[in-house]
Amino acid sequence: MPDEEKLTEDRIFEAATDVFLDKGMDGARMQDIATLAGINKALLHYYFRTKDQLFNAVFEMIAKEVFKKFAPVFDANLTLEEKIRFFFKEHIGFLQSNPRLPGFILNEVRRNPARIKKLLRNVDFEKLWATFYEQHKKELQKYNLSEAAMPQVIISIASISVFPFAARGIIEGILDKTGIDFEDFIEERKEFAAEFVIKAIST
Amino acid sequence: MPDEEKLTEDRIFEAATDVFLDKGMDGARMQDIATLAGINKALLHYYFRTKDQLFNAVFEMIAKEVFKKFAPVFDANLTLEEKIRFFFKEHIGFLQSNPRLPGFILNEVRRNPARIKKLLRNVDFEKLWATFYEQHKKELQKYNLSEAAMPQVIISIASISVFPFAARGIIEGILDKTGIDFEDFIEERKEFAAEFVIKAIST
DNA sequence: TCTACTTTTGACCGTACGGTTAAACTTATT
DNA sequence: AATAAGTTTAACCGTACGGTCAAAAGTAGA
Repeated sequence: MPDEEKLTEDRIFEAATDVFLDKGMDGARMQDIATLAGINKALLHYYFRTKDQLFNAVFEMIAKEVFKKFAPVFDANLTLEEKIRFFFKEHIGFLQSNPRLPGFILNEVRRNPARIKKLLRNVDFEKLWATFYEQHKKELQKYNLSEAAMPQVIISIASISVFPFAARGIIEGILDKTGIDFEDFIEERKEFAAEFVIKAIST
Repeated sequence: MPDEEKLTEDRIFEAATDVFLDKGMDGARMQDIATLAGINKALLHYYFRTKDQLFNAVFEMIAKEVFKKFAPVFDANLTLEEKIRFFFKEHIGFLQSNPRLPGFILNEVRRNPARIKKLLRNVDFEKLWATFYEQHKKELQKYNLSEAAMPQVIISIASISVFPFAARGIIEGILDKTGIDFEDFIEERKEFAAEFVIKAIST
């Protein structure tokens, strides 16, 4: 019966995603995943033989979803400034809906750096940066930004977007003491970050 | 014999720091710490009754060390630009020597957000930002930066400095594919980050 | 209804881990 | 040398956890 089979497996997958996002691979318990999926631990092992196997499936799905969100940076129909504004609005918005992703990914990559290599294998970053550079050559040259500076620029952009979520506990703690709500801070950041970066690169 | 007592406890503390930095609280094994310290597991429990107790001691020490490194931002004798350049050189330099700190801290705060509250309790951030704002009032006003924008600015600065280390696995993977060495990238970043931020705030 | 197959379960296994205990060893004091 | 105190060890305990197994329950075709 392919129908219920699909259902059970999906329920497991969703439960696993939830638990892994919260506790990480080390902290997650197979029993917790089974309970959350409303099934038995043995059945969990029936669908995904080992914890590693289950974790890998979940991690791969999540990582792909995350990296996909960087794609707009390499879309063509916007000026550099428009693109930066669009990116921060979209990307920070995505992280607002999935605030646990950065911490999860960062920690699991740290736990097993080999894992990320597999995911990056098929991506040609050199070409990606070249594409980005070509798209905005005129603007970038006007601002004295060489192709060699692209990694620093792109990683700075990623930092500004992702870090507040990765360091949420700390930042929330600090903002609290200044009477600022984290959600408000993040909402405000969409625009702040865009203007910050635009000014930074357009000297 | 207070001399050897001190020695053993110190050896334990160093071993624990090392193992916790690598594996985190969840992944660390008391046996590994004992072995690395060249002692017996029972002796480990003799000095630090529980794993939690040992971890807390290590975490507190590390967290203090990290936050201390943000102090120069609130020192007075430099112009805003000088301060930014000095900060990135010092802070990224510090992380070069302690590359495992960001990932460790971020993950442990995520695992137990309550922990950070205790550390932040005694810090008056509102005053800190006010101080910073007062020190550079003229420059900041000239650039149309209000006191309310300070959190966004400071957190952006922290992001740019810390994130590459927190996401080292991913970034290393990406840079590798472009033929860039992580160490070189970081060295270059000290200056890039400073100029980037200076341009960003001085419209 | 019988049979063959997949799905689900409860009970169980081995082990890794945090922690304890009681005894041995070391050191300092008298 | 005797005693008391702190230090170190080997052996052990309880349990939580990942994983297995054999049998039960459900399903579908002949």
